[in-house]
This record gives sequence, structure tokens and C-alpha cells, in this order.
Amino acid sequence: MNATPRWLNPEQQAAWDGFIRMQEKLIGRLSRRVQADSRMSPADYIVLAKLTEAGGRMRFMDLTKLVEWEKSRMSHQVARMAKRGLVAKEECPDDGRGAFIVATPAGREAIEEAAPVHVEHVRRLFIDALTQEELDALARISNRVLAHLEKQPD
Amino acid sequence: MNATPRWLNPEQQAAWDGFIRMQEKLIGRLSRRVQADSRMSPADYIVLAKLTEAGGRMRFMDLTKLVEWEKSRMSHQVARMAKRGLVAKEECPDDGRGAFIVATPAGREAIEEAAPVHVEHVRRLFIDALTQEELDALARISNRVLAHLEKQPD
DNA sequence: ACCAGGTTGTTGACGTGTCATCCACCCTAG
DNA sequence: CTAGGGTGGATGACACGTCAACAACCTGGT
Repeated sequence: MNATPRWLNPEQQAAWDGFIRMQEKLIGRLSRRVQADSRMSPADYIVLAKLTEAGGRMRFMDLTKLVEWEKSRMSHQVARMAKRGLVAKEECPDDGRGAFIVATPAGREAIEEAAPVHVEHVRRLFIDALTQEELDALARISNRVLAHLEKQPD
Repeated sequence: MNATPRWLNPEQQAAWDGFIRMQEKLIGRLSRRVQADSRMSPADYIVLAKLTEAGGRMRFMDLTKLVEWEKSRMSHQVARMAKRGLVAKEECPDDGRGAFIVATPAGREAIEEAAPVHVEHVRRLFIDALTQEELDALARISNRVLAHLEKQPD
């Protein structure tokens, strides 16, 4: 009923399957290890990392854009992190709607403890699997795909 | 306070960051498109695909292993899919604990409709971004990481 | 015959992501 | 100065994944 759906050829299929499997296992393992070792989810980690890199105090929307998340996701995430004492919300005098997100001392302590653990796991699970040439090739490929996605509608 | 945590060097960092960004955007886009176009989640898709490939009727645990999921995840997923009429559960005469998962006609219809859409999106978002050499390189790299993960404890 | 230990599969609680919707506020054209 | 549209964020409903615990069943050794 439609002119042959153009299935993937075997090499394409192998590349896609391999990539999907690899990515699932790798991310899964890393998430579990980070969570188990540092009591922080990967989401907590990246938010706190970016926030403290930027001085530990940012407007909500700036943080959202920096991390490249949807605002609703960030809103939920920040709410949970606030409940657990990792960040705090302050209201913004300049803009009545606005909010500042601030890393609490507990948050700073958590990220400083988590960061070396995180990097060790990345090294152990990923970096150590590949040569520098392979890493370079992967970086190039990733950037190609990212560039392609940006040109692509939707 | 600790013998330098061995941060990643710039090339390693670039490879990791690029990979993570690419993988998040790519998977995110694909999931949203598949869901929007076919009313199926990626999880529905893979379960139905593997199930029908295998004849449309399998023991629960065999399906779980085939898809490489945890049994609890599969149990939840199958429950949701059963509620939506994509699969059905039958009990197993040989083993009192066991269950067969069966693709319903609606399930078969759904996967047959979704598959070409899915492959088109994979092609458009991913395959078309890369040359065959790059795809081969990525496949090799993925397999290296997978092999590395299998040797790695935890 | 029995029981110890391994399978099969479910369940509930919880954290997370998405979507749609909403409100409060800001800003600019008229 | 005011109406409308855009922006900053929050919220509620829902799908999804993980973990830990559990119930039911099978299997092998004694």
C-alpha cells in the first residue's frame, strides 16, 4: 500500500542497533552507579553542576536554557531538589514573576563530593573502553548528528 | 584532599559531552515523533516489534530477556499494554507460575502501522546525518563500549 | 515425603519526564 | 493608560523505570 518503506540496509541496521544498545546500557549503568554512590540522581548532578559552575545563583529560565531542558521539567526538578535541601528559590526584585535558584551549602557539598565519583565512573565505563582516536571519531560523529538535528524540522 | 581526581582531558571531555548531548536530543526527538505519529511509546514499539518478530506469542521471561529489560519493567509495561489492548496474557499449562504474552490483532495492526514510520524517523534523524563510513565507525565504537561494559564489574 | 533454594511474575512506593493548562506579570502599540 | 500578546514559572494528570518485597511454583537432594 506504499512504495516499499525503505528499510535500513544491514550496515545501517547494525549501526543503529549497536548505538541504541550501547547508549541504553551505558547510561543505565552510569545512572545507577552515580545514584548509588552519591545519593544524587543524574538530573540532580547536572543541575547542580551547571548551577555552581555559574556561581551558584541563577535565574530559573537561564538555568533551564543552560541545561537545555524544558521549563516544566526544570520546574519539577527544582521543586524536588528544594524539598531535599539542595537548592533554594528566591524571588526576584526586578521581575515579579521571576525566581532565582540558589545552591545551598548542602548542595555545594553534595556536588563537590559527587563530581569525582561521577568522573571516575565515566572514565571507567566509557573513556577506558576507547582509544583517543575513537573518542575523537565519536565526538565528530556526535557533532554531525547534532548539526543535522538542528537543521531538521521538529 | 585527594590525589587529584583525574579529571578528563579536553578531548575526552569533548567526546563525552558531545555524545551525551547527541544521544539526549536524538532519543528525545525520536521518542516524541514516534509517539505523536503512531500513538505508541518507544517502549510499546520495541516490545511489540520483538514479540511479533518471534511469532506473536512468548513466555514472559523469554520476552524480557530478548528485550534485555528487568522483569519488573516488563511486568509494568505488559500490564499497561494489556490495558490498552495491544497484548493479552494467557496462563501457561506447563508451569503454574508462567504466563504467555500474546500480541492481539490490534497490537499487530499497531506495529505494522508504526514500523515504517519509525524507520523513516530513524533514517531522517540519524542515518541521513552520517556517511556509511561514519555509521561503520559508530557501530565499531558501540560494540567496543558494549564489550567493555560486559567485562566491567557492575 | 519434604524442604531449601531458585524461578516466574506481580505489586506498591517513589522519583522522573511530558504535555497541556494556567496564572501572574511584563511590555508595547494604539 | 489600557488591551493584547509574550514571557516566567507552577501545577496536575499521566506514562515510565527502579527498587524492594512478595507470592506462587518448580526442582533437586536427603
